[in-house]
Amino acid sequence: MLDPKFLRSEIETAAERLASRGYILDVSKLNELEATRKSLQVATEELQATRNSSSKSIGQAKARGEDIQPLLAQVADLGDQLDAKKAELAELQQQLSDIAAGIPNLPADGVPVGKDEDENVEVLTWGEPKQFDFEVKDHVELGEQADGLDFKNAVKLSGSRFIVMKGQIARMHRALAQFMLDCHTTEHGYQEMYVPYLVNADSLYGTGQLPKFGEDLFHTQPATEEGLGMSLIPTAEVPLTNMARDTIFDEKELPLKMTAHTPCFRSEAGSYGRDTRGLIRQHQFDKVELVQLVKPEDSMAALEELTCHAETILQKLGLAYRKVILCTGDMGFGSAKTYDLEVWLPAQNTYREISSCSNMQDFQARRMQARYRPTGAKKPELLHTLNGSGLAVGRTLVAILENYQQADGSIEVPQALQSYMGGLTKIG
RNA sequence: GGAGAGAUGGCUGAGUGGUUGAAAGCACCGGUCUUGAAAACCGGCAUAGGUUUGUAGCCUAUCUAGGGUUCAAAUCCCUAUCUCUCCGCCA
Repeated sequence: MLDPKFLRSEIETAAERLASRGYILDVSKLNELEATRKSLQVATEELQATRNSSSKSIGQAKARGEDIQPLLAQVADLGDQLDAKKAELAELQQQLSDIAAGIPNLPADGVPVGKDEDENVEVLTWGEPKQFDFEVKDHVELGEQADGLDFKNAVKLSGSRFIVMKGQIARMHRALAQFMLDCHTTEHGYQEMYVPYLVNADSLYGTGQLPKFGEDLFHTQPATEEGLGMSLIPTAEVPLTNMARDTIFDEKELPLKMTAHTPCFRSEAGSYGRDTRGLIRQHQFDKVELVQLVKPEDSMAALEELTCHAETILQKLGLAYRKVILCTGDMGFGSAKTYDLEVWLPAQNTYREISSCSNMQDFQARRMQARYRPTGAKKPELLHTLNGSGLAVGRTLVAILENYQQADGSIEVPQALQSYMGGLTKIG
């Protein structure tokens, strides 16, 4: 959510910057609603003030033993007037907050302006795309040959976009998550967290999945008629970031760096037909997530740092990748600036996203009321939130299968992973 | 799943439907005193919104949350959530 005061006082600036990411702000409608709101709110509060003082004098009169009937008659219709105004105001405010909740974050200065992913800008590449002197197989073929990826049983159990892993492939999948967690906790200073995989609607609102993107999630059946029920997390960003909801931190507690390995659940609504083959796009996948809560002045540096932490994993695994900065049109709803890391996939002969690292600035913090008290300051201030994948485990497995494949279809185990797999150097 | 108890400001904890945004204590901040500290004493000490040039003033809202009764609700009624105790079940 944007700062409502900023939105009111500098609506033209806001509209301009939002337009750069393809969001059209209806300025005249908003101005009109805002003007109505202002007069309505003032009128309502005046009525309330009248009622309060009347009630007070009735109380005083009664205490003195006077006849209060005439006073009661005076305020007879005040209640109805007030109710009407209140209802009108509530409806208008609901309208305004619905609009506010649906406005994406402002792009940070320096983010390239563009329409879609084609206009993202490459920042750097690391490593050389691997050359093979035989015809490469994709991870589906490799996984099935090693008897480690079982798509047939996954379909039987759940349907498409699920996977059953077996044997050494399942073990490598587990090893990857362990390796990533260990690296982030012992080398990068993150605290390991274990979090719920089912969260409530408030949490989803806090990080921005609701109200706009509910259809991307899996929702459990409501336990009660009116209850929204709980939803499966689409990313550990939701539980990790929401730890700060309705909290005021001491300045010295920041930065707070958290990491968690969780499954992630996404309905992938709207991506029918995309990446239907293989592990790239699943309804359920594992991810090691990085989240930082920082002071506002530190958040841009923190984004660079957090992205490097994700890159470290790729480097340790010897996987070639490139780093791109997303253009305004390709950024996520709540992000002010995002780097994507894309790993080289030989079978697709291209780079594919394996991590996305974003600085949300105060966008989520405002929704969550996540604040800190600067030492000496009276008022608490909104903190900044950042998150990034470090990394998506399933896609990392894909990258390893494809990049470390041998001519006979076996898979070399990357050096960094061997100690996590009992010294195993080769699969299949 | 069954039975009961509870939820008040940073914490503890009063509160008979009517100057209660809320006693008191603790904590915290400032001052007096002191060589300094402690003690004592004095004063201050919630959040959000609106209005406004204003971190001034004024107004509004907030005693878990949402409804209701009333001229007036922390206080009465209903619902939800959470916490605690006991029983049952369970990894």
